[in-house]
Amino acid sequence: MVRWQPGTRERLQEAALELFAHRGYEQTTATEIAQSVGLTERTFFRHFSDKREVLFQGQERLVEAFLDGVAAAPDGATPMELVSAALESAADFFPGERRDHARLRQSVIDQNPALQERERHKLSALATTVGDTFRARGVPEPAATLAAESAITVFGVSFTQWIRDGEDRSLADIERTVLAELRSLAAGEAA
Amino acid sequence: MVRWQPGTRERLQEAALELFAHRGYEQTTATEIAQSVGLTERTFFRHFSDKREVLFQGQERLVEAFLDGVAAAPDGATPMELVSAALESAADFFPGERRDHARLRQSVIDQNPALQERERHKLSALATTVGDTFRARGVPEPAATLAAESAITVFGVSFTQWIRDGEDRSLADIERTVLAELRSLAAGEAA
DNA sequence: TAGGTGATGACAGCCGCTGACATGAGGCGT
DNA sequence: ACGCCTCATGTCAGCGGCTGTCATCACCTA
Repeated sequence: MVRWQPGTRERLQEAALELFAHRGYEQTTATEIAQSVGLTERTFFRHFSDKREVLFQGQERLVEAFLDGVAAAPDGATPMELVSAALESAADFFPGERRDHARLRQSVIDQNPALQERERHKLSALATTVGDTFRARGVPEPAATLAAESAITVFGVSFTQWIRDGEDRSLADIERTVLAELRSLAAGEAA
Repeated sequence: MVRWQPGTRERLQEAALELFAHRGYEQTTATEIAQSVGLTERTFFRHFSDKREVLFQGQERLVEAFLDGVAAAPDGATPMELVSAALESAADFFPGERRDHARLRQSVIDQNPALQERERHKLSALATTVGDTFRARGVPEPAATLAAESAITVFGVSFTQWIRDGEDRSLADIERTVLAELRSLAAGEAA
């Protein structure tokens, strides 16, 4: 008999998503999530800094995908080329198999303002990090911040479209379309 | 003798800002804020849906400024012209006299992640609302959302610059500069 | 003068979250 | 084989955010 099972964090995350989806975020207590996998509330809060984090922890790899994309871009790339490279790399993070899981997760987030706040915060932190790498590559302000925020905006819009009912294009395809739209918008073209 | 003083909400907001700035957000309890103006915690939470809101309530007029700007734009304006009109109108909301107050308030927000989350959420809601009016004026998706998010991004970057130490340009001036930068970025110009 | 209105107070209680300390299985050195 | 150390977990007490419920009582209105 082992004293504790491995993968505690992941089991808690799975259980939490299921309970949130089934019963609602606010109607589910941290104690219930913990007990559903045989643990106590105290252990839950040792793994996650707060109740919302159980849905968000583990996105470091997405951040890395963005940064890797930027790092892979050739020297002398324009800011927009860096944005494009980051988006392409980020898209790899969401293959078709993840679409259903992403839909479920997003439906939970969309139903609770507190979770939406956290999501925005994470995206915002991502934009800040991407902006840092742009600056590290010599992009001056305010271009670096604008480019990074634009990258995240395009990502967000594209992701929302990617999980829409009936959508079957890849995230990368959608991103290219949305980015092109942003370009023509900024160029002042009429709607 | 009046039973209650008028302006309860405003007194609570002033007291809260002062306490937060002086002692820190987390170190200040809702009870303390309420008591500092002669009220109880219960009354505090009748005026504000949660502790953070005491710093954010009353921004409806900023939202209106954005929307009024859009409404004032001529028929047939391009999305970028709508963005420009919204930004110009929003800038009126922050005359030079408000700069110091904005600085104090922002310094409090910048020191607490929970407050940053709320701020992002408000900006995000603003982007959504602006996007709605763009759509109502016939801008299709995803251009409407992209334009609205870009407007908020430019506003955010400009506002941050506006309250920087030593900055003395008007918010409207800064916004024009930042918006121009975004245009040339999207046009693919090198940094 | 009676009754209605509406902001506030009082109180109990849930839940998120934390610090402090105890427990016990597995690994490791001797 | 023995004892020690590590470290994820459990237990417990407690604070603060937030809510529902009911009472209070100045002011207004008929």
